[in-house]
Amino acid sequence: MSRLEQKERTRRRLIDAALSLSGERGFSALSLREIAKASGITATGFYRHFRDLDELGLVLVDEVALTLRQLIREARSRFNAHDGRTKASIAAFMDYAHRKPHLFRLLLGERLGGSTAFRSALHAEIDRFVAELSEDLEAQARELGQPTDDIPLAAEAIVAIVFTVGAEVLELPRHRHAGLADRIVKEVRLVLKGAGLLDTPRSDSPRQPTAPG
Amino acid sequence: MSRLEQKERTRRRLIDAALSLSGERGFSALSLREIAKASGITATGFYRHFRDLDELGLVLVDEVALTLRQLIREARSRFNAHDGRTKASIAAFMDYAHRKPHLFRLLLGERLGGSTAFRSALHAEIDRFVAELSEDLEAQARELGQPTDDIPLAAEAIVAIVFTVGAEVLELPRHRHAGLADRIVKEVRLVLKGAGLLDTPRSDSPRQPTAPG
DNA sequence: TGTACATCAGTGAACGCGCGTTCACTGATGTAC
DNA sequence: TGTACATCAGTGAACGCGCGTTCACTGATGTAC
Repeated sequence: MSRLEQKERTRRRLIDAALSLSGERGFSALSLREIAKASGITATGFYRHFRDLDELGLVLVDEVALTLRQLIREARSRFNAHDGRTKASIAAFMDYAHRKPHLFRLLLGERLGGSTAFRSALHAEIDRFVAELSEDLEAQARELGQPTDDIPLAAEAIVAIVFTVGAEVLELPRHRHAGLADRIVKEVRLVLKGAGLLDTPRSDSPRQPTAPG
Repeated sequence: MSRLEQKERTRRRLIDAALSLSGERGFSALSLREIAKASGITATGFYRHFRDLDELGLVLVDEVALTLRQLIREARSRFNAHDGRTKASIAAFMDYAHRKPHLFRLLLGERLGGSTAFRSALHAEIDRFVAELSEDLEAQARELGQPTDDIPLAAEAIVAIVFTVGAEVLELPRHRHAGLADRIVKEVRLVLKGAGLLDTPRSDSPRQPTAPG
């Protein structure tokens, strides 16, 4: 293995160790030595990869941002599937939360708990998420002749619900994930219905109030 | 001042210092010495009041719980006022968040970030909050002949919205609080409307879709 | 009211520990010829 | 291909510091007579 490959491996181990450890007490409670040890190198070796813990923190935020964007893209690509768009999007979210639990724990946990820099970086990502959801809902609404007035509010409310209630997926055993997803879907539909974005003559897919879509 | 009064004063200072300091980096990142110093006593004096930091933490959770219950009671007592019930309840929430910012920062920040014990204690309080909101909505719905099927879901969604979006009050300058409250009220009404709990023939107070109530 | 003793909130020194950071180093990988 | 030198990821000792916790203590408040 080349020296560059080896270095990249170690860097990856540092990032993963920080993510994993931050799940229990939050990133701000971690120590450099602790992360280095968990990665199998000495504390001094850490400095070959990052200037300090803050720099590692920024990399973690970038990873969260990247994952969120992948999530949005995937949710969008499922819009035209035969399944309902809401159900498909929530399923995409749950998949990601389940596949990358450490990243989601960081996102959800440090949203208010971490340092100011951390917090504002995560907030910016969530705002971006809300904006993209707004765009999608608006495009869909125009197409279907639905009212668009409440869409920004609806998007904000939906993201609040999905992130807050969805956070429970991290603490629940696997066999209860489906039930949780179902609850989130129903709650999101309450918002969509309240904003007049559901149950219009033309619909993107066959759907009853709660069951199939 | 009696010895008991003096001791109580110091205890109070320790609690308030912990609350205040936990706002920046979260409670789990605080040190005993730091809290003692901010309270004007030596580190060893801390032990006259609490066995360790965890015991202080439990007291903080109790304070959060107490404040939440006061908040619920106040929101309930405003239900019959001439103002709309939603607007009144959100106003109560914003008042409390503004009056006890440190407690709300703790509640919102440690919901996912803190230790397991901390987290589950806060979760229990929020669940209680959801349950009481459900009861209130159900009583109201029965009285007005509204459907009650979606009430548990609506209550969970509403609390998610109020706590998530409401958390912004802690970062916003005072003159923007009213605008934020307005946004939350509108978002909550989307949920209520979606659940059929708004705009029925008989209403508890005069109200149009968004403006006055 | 005055005196003698008890209580106990808060003190300050001391401990061993993990922390972040520095430094000179080692030895495997990479490169030039 | 073989040799001689350069690079640099990771090491290990050392530093000063703040940590949680212990201990014997002090001196103001409280109590008994």
